Amino acid sequence: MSNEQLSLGALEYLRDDFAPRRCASCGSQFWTREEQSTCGDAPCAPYTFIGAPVLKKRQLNDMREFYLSFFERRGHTRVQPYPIIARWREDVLLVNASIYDFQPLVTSGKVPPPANPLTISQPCVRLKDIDIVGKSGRHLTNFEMMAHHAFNYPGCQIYWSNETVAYCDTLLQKLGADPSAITYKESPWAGGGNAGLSLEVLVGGLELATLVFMDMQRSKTGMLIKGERYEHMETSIVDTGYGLERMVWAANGMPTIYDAVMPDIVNYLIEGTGLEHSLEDPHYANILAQNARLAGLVGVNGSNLRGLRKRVATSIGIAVEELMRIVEPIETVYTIADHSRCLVFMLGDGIVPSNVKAGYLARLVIRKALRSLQGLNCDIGLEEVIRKQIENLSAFTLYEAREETIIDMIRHETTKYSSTIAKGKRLVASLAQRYRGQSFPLEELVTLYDSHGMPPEVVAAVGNEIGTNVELPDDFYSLITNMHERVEVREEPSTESVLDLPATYRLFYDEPEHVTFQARVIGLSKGGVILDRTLFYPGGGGQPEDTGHITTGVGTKVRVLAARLVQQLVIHEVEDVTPFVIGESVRGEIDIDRRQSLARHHTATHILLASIRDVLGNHIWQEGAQKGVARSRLDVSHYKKVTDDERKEIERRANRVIMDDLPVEQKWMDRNEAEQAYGFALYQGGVPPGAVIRIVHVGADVQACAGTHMTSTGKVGPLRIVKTERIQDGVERFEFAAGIAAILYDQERDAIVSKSSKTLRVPPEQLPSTTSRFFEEWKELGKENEKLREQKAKFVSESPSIKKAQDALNAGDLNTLRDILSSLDAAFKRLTNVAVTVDTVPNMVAQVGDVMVSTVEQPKPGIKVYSMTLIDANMKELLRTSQELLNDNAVVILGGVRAGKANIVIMMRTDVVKKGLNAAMIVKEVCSILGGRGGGRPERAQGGGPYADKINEAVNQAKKLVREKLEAIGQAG
RNA sequence: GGGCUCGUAGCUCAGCUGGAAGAGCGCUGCCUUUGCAAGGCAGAGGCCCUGGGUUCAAAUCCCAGCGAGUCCA
Repeated sequence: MSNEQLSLGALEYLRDDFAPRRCASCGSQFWTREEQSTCGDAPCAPYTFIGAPVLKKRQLNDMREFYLSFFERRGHTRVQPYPIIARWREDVLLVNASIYDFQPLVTSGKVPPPANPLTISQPCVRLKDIDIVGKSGRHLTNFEMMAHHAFNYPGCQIYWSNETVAYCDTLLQKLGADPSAITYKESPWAGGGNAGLSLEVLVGGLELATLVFMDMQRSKTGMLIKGERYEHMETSIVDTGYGLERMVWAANGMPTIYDAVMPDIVNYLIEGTGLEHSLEDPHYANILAQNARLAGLVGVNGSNLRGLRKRVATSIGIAVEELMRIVEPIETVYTIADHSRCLVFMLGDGIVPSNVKAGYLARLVIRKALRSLQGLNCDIGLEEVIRKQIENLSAFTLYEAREETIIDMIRHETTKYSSTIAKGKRLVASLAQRYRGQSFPLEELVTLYDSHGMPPEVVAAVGNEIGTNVELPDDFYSLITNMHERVEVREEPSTESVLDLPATYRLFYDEPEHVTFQARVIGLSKGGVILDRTLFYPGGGGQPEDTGHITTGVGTKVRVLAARLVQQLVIHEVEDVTPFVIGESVRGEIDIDRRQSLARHHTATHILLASIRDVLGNHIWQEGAQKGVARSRLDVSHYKKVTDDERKEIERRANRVIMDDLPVEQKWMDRNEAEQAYGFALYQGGVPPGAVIRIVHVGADVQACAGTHMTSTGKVGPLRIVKTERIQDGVERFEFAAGIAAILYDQERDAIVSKSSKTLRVPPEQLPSTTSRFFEEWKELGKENEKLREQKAKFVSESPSIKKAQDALNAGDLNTLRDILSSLDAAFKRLTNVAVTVDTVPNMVAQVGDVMVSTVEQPKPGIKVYSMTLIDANMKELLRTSQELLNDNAVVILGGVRAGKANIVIMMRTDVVKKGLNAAMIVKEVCSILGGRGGGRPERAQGGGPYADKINEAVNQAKKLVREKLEAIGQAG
């Protein structure tokens, strides 16, 4: 690129007093009044202002006021700062610079700036360098960017580079800067799709401001700047950024920016930790001062930090460890001072800690702050530091008003974090047990961090306590980053060819209660009809589009399936486009029930949001909303789970607003006026483009909203919150129904209740007690059943009657068997409630109640094989019974029939298994008879299949296999 | 928006490549002791998150849902 071309404007001013020079160290071009060999920026030049302020002494509030009024006096309008959470942007989460306030709508020219030119002091959060905050002496996660902006459009030039540099020079001199110490360093700038030349403004080795002249936009061709191509654009924007904190620092000459900006907090923490005694030691003081001076040279990553430590240690003449021991506690103090201030801005502006998006960033900062505090070993809580910060940030009255919510969120997060760490420690402990004597695998370290939020440093500490050596690789975090790397799939925005037609006039705003309208067909597209005016709402703001029909001039009625807004045109998607003729007059009619229901839900959404804010607090922000005909939902930011009581209270309040039947006012307003009057709370549903926006008042709620509404709250009808759920940490979803939909919901509920109470034969009000009684009884019965089956197992295995019957059966003495069975224990018969039969005796089986008596054989001395089939026995019962029987027998084969399926269990004594028998093998084989499969261990196996009637066959087969196997062993032995 | 982890007794968690639900702490009762700390014995306490599926058989495998946690953008 050509810097010369870009810098022409700036040169005119600079040419008078200044001369262009080239840095002997980095080679960049810069301008100064007097000869200077380096560009004056880190790392080419050291700080010279520490201990020797280069600006007149001023504190934060003074400095801000001086700046803003300086520009006010020069024709700029003062604009209030924007919230730190960039809700008006899709592409970023936090405000990083003052220009973010005006991107993309103002910078692209779609919306006029709130004033032109303007001046602002915009709080910003940048977390990119968070790891070096506190250590570098100059990095902050949050700062105020003071700025003046001028937006130059074709035909409306405000000012450009000459004036900007002149302002800067004057301002700095008025602040007390030595003119010869001011350096302007040229540097190409690019960001957010735009680019231009920038001048970095340096005094005393410190960059105090950047003046950006943004006049290019990204393009396919054009000049290459920082790897992207840009071309000139019609608008050109003066984008300046003056670091308030840095200017205060330069004006005070303290060792670090933290000392300059937050002396009270730093002192408070130092006193709380007892560090002040060390600071009084001249040896300490010297080391700290040296460290601070050299710290200015540090870059922004960890490896530079280690290098710096070494360098500082060498130059002071002490060991690195010694340096760290002295420097680290104070650095931790700085870190806490910085993070706590950052949190006031984040939480105060409505960020709710969460596991996603900006909320996650807030949580990240909270956790880093908590960890730092812990490292300090003092009993100051984060809450107290935050309270102190709020007190200090008196210029921001909003935060004071929200103090209790901020503190509550901090408290909540503190509890959460300590339980995460506690849980993680237990995990580490059990892992350390597992890897005792071995090295702790890196893989586990990664999982602990990634899935359980355990910082590896904490893992190492816990591991070492237990006696497991945990090694941290130096590049742990970059390892994690690499793991998370993935291919971004970018969606190409679908471009619809837009017809060159005048904007559709939107009747639905003027006539929210009308159903039919007359219009003229002005255009046709594939499947779509375009009218000059329409009642069809094209969807938007979470409200679905209208449906209905259009009747053509000759009387053909065509169904409208949907309506869409493309640019300023409403396209009616119709079932058939052929009957339409351009120019003809048609009659449209919307489906009024659908529209009414949607509008009702839309108005209800506003009412509900206001009620939620009333009950839960001012931090509530709409995170999303979707209206429907039967149900709608509203997602809001909230850091706790909504309780039942809160939900009920919200519902009552909303219905009270409805019953008050307040008018719903809808009007178009100048965007900047509306913002002035109502603030950013307007943009709950997103930020609409355009200089004029639609403002909807529903009771106390005011929002920018493009949807259709009822004309008064009373028309919403009953509102029911159907359910609340937490869709993310920090985001609560309210599902609700309004009007007829609410009635239908109630009726559905009633139906569920009455059906249940009919089944249980109790009045609805007794349902809770009855169901819990039933549940208890059901549990009791389950336990009782279990106990009885256990007893039955014992009974079956020990019953003398069964034993006698078995003996008779084995002896083939059918008469005796019949006698035994017929005279069998009356008790047994009662228990089983089944007549005793001997009909199956020819098959060597007798059924006694639900026990089928089978045989006991002794194919080998000392090896008794018991087999039996039980009716209505589950697997557990079979296992239990055979376990009992195994006391007297070497092999037990039990069949069972239950629920139309057959089961088989085989158990063997270990000595039999040692002989080579395997229960699992036999089970596997015989289960094919049952049409199933089975398996298990050699001593105990089970299986089954669907052919219940083949159970005896399977048992007999098992018996046969056991016998054969035993015989085979006998021959071998 | 994406990735990962976890839902088992009141609590903290085991439960492997599917095959009879476990431990520690806590709770109840008894024993030991002058008492306490503690110990011994016995016991209660489980919709193994829910719903499907696979299987002879699911806490275990697969799918969906609900709930919790965590890392990244």
